Amino acid sequence: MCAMNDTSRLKSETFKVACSSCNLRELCLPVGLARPDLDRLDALVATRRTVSRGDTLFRAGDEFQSLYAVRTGFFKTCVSSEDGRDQVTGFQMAGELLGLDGISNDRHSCDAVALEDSQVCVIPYSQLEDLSREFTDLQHQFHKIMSREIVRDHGVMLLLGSMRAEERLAAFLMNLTQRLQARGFSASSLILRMTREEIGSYLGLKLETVSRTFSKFQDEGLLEVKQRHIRILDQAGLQQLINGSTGC
Amino acid sequence: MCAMNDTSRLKSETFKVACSSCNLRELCLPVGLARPDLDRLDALVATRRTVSRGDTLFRAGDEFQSLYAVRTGFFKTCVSSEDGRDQVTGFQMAGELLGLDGISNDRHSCDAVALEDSQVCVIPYSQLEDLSREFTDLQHQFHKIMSREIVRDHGVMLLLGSMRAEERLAAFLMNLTQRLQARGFSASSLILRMTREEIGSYLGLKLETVSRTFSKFQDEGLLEVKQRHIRILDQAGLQQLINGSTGC
DNA sequence: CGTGTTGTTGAAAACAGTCAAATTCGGTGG
DNA sequence: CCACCGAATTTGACTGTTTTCAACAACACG
Repeated sequence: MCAMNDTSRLKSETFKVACSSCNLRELCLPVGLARPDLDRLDALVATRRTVSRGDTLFRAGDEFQSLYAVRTGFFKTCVSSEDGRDQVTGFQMAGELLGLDGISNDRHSCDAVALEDSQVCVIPYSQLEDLSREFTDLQHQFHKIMSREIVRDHGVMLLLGSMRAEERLAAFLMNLTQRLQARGFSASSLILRMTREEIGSYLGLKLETVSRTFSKFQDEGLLEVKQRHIRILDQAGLQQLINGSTGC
Repeated sequence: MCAMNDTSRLKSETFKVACSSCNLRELCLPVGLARPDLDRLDALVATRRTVSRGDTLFRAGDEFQSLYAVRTGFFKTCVSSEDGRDQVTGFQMAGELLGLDGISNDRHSCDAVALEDSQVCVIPYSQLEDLSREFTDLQHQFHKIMSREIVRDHGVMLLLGSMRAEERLAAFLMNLTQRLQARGFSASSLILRMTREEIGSYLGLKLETVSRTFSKFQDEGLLEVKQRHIRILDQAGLQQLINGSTGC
């Protein structure tokens, strides 16, 4: 129902939210680009797309044509195996790129699902390739973003491969708050956009374990947990959980 | 001691093993490139480097300058956290690329260690960027390789997040044999280049669990295990382990 | 103001981890 | 050539964490 209303809003924003004047430009694809590059990028990123909560931006198997930069809202990406196992591979917020997995095959290999009503900038991939042959800085920036995704994934492997439930949840919360803080939100208070099950899938835990661990953190005075409203009471304590337990 | 001897061998091979005539070209960076692109790539990949078993090709924190294509031998990559946790993030064999993590920061974020005496082709990154602005196919191929790495990482997350010990080891073995087979080796018999501990780190398990699981597979007639010599007796059985257990 | 979804909690079971000891293997030096 | 050494592997017994199953509570939505 808001898709209709949004059409006009979208149109009016098309000018306003060009990359060059987007308040996400320091977090998104345009990082570090100079004026001429930026102007060309503005031309490239002409269309936007609204995705309602619960809808998919793309699905595994869909033909790959574009990358998407989250403008507003919140996404998860999940892979699944033939036998029905599935795994949340990441949560994406404003300024983060979706769809890099699709380049390998010309097909997406994961689902991207909006966890709240969201808006993305559509970046036609073949045009991005064209443009990045012309502008060295854009090329370099794009490569950095892909590489950063690889490094991020390695961090998740470290988490999944070597941390216990409490450490995983603590690391997850610290990561979320850091990213929210970089976007101007509070460092100590947040609203989770995902269910316990989705957190569990991401962290390689069952939802009950996630719930129990939240409760434990609350009992220990690290957090205040009211369903999806989280207040961080002892950031240092959480950090210590991540670092401390192995090394004594 | 063999570094000295290798110098002459290296020199004599410099001509012979140009990408255009390399028997790995169907697995490596040159996949799908036409003649002119290939000739330029030959010029780019001029130097090689020998890495003895146990030595590092690069370490986390090292300045990033080049990518490396494995020519012969076998590597592992590991990340480690400040507090001393570490995690093997992958094993690389002939034709596979090392160092993509370094692009994000101009520093490597993991260690690459040779698990046997190895040789890599050195691909100076800034030159690769230059060349891939000129040759669309090379640019595209490079992007595909990075994207493929992201997809691979998502697969590892699925493994770490949703599989039990037996399933992980079965998946690991199937993956190894597939890759070995693509390189002309037997599909049913292999020699592991890594220790139980390294397998365990990759799979998020302790070395004892890896060892026990090997023994269990042997008892069940799936494998013949003699230290690092593995013979696969029941490929279908392994495959079933990966697919079957959840879905009944 | 119900109804279905999401979240919490408890008890028991399954799984992997820990600690410890024994064994095998590859390589080195006598 | 053989004996020995250290590293890697195997195996056993036990412990601890996480999962499973189940019931219940809280919340969001229509």
